[in-house]
Amino acid sequence: MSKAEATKAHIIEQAALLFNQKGYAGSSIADIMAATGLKKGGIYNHFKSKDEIAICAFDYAASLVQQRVWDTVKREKNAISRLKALMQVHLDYIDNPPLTGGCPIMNTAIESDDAYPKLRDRAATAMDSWRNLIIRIVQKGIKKQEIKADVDAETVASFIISAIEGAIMMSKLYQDAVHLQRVIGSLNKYIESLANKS
Amino acid sequence: MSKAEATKAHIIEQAALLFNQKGYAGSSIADIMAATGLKKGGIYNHFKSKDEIAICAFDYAASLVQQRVWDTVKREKNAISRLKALMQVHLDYIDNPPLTGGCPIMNTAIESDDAYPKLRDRAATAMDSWRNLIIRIVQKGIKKQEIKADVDAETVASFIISAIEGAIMMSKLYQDAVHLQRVIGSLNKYIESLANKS
DNA sequence: CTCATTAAAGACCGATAGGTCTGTCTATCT
DNA sequence: AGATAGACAGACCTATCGGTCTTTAATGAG
Repeated sequence: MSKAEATKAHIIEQAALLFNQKGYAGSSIADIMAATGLKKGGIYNHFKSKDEIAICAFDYAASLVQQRVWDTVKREKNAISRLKALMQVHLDYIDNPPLTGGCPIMNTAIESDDAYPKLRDRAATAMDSWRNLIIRIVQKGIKKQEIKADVDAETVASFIISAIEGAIMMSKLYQDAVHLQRVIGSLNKYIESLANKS
Repeated sequence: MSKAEATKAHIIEQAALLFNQKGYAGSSIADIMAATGLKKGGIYNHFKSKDEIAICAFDYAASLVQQRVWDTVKREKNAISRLKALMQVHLDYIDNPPLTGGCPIMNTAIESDDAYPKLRDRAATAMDSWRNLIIRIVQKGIKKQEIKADVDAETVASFIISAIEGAIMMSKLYQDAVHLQRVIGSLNKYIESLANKS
């Protein structure tokens, strides 16, 4: 990696952290300068606008989260185990988050949905890949008769993601992991209820 | 209501809408001027800072939501019916939201949690009153033997709120009500599973 | 209707926003 | 090692930020 590539990566990492904590509108170029130790010229040498930084930073943040989810899930082979592993990943976020400031997909979705269409599209794409991961796990589980045949994969995906994201929001709001723990507990029971008992 | 009171209320209503769609950091005093038709002097005659406007606007937005929830829930007497009525209220949000831009409690929680402690405290208080509503419904339901004795009211509250808030986020992100509908459907089954079958 | 009160306008302020550009120094390639 | 492409600093730009203050217009009590 050349010096330039390293610098650009450094800017993206710091900007991702900043945006994830203070939001896109709430973070200024001056903030990014302070976080990276670079001056304006150094930053604008790699990006042509704040928007471009935001998009790169979001893509990086989303990839961090996805990578960790993927790595954990693929270790399990059974559909139920995979879904439960997905729960465990999110419990681990409390002590060892891939990025401080909560889930970047949710944070970006909330901030962008009415005001920044480009960012919203990125967030929707990231959300799609998460949804598709769950949908594929469930569909495969149905085929292999690990999961009941009448289970709707799309519904499972919407439900699990909604509950986890909402729980992260609550635990961050109260600065208390108990909400996330309760929700993960409830979701584990829900996941068990999907299993084929034959 | 005097002219001054009416003007202040008007500012709060418009600011609440603005903040709920573009966020606190994303909305400027100039935006509020445009939305209200007032000039700077007219606005700062009623508030001493943007922060004060934000807090008043949030309290107003939260009261709008709470009022509607309360009005619907109190019509039902049985605990299970009350929880299901709570689901119905949120389905109605799609066609007839009390405030455009999603749930103000979640929006404010996400934006404020790492950066604006005053707003975060307000959001936490509003969340408390929502949580307590559900907790009281469940506890009363247990006493009246409508709900199983081993159900944990706190867990039910965290789970229902998380799922609904997450679902609102997803439906806004995709601009598709189906995610909220699926989650409400799943939550209705969950609520039924809490019922005492005796 | 009068007059004190106060609501609102709008000019004004320093600070900061995002962004540009030129100069210089440094990393990289031959 | 030397030449050159480009990484970075930092001065500079205009627009806008949140906020103040003086002036003017409207309000509402007596």
